[in-house]
Amino acid sequence: MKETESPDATTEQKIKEAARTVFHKKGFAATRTRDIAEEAGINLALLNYYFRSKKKLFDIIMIETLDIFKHTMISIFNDKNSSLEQKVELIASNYIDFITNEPDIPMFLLNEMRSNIDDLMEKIPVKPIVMDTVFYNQYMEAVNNDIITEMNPMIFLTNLLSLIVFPFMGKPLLQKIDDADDAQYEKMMQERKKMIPVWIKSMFYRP
Amino acid sequence: MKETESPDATTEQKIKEAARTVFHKKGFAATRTRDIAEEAGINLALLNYYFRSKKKLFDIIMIETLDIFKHTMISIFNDKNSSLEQKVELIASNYIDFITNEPDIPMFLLNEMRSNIDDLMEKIPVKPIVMDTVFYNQYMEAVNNDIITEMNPMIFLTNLLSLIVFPFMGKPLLQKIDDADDAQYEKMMQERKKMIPVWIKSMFYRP
DNA sequence: GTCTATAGGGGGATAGAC
DNA sequence: GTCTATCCCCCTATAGAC
Repeated sequence: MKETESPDATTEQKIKEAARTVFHKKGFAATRTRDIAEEAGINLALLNYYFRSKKKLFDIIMIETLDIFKHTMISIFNDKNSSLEQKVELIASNYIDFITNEPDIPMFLLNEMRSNIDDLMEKIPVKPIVMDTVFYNQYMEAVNNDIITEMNPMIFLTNLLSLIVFPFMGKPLLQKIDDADDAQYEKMMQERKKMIPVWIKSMFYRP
Repeated sequence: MKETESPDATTEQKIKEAARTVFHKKGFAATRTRDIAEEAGINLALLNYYFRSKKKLFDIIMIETLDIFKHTMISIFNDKNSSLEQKVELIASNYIDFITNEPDIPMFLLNEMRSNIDDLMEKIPVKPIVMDTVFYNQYMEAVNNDIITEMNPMIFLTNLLSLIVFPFMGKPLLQKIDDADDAQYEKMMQERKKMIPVWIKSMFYRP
């Protein structure tokens, strides 16, 4: 029973919320179904009653977590009313807010992907999500107009995601180096919302 | 029994090599001592004979893995014969080579750190390793001489590490987006050795 | 739907022969 | 030191009462 619990939710919802929390934090292998039951404030047997097995419950959580990412990406990458520069601001701002609220998700996804890539990628066709987008077309146009110096959009995207995501994944290490408490660290992340677009511009835009 | 095996090594060494490989790839929770025994080509009982328990063996591997990182950092950060710009090149080049050979280590370390930060940080005092260094002094001097625009060395270091490490951790995802095979992906990493110092310069150095 | 009790199996660890 | 056989606990999953 924890702060994540919604007392008036259905049992099924409570179990899923708890599973989300625990799986995200500890990963599949380190999670015990007992942890989930306790977190949900229900009996262990109910977990199997509703979801049949640990693996089936995990798969549901994984799909839903991937879907959140997918939809966030699709909506930002396909916004027709924003310029390329504005999209970079949107991506930085939205993902930093998102990961601040769900700090375990990046490690969870990339860690579980290590073992089950092909499984997962069947369900989420990630290439068209990035390549068949307004973002991609705008990027190529900027390259053709000599506004951007890097021809390969993957390099651009890799660096953008690196600057956004890595500071969250490396937090346990970076925080110790800097002697920062959680509030200071979050403030640093908030400041990165403004700085990342500036940095990206100095890296890739012709001066 | 695998390509990592050294046939003429002592049994103890073979078990440690195998444990390294399997723990790095799957993490503590997902690793079975039987996996390690099989990888080492020895009997399961020998693992306990030499190392008493799975946890004790894991702790040894973890300490050794952290030590590799520590020594690499210390030696680069304290080189008196290299300028700050050269250090950035060295860090990018050495770490990209290192992680190319040991691609599981970043995920392994950061993932296991999530649960056991304080445990580990007692053993590796990471702050002085970065702060009491030639690198730090050179950075501060560059700030005072108005060569560098960002006053906080942590921001500089965070971005540098992000650009180096994240592409490895995000490989399962990024590789799918780009439809790249392993050879292409490694080539991309090699090119980043040259590009990262250039990018860092455009982000932080006064033009 | 929700509980208690328990079956069933996997995995860490050990006993004991060689 | 190295093996086979086995113990035993913990964890997933189910049976069955309510």
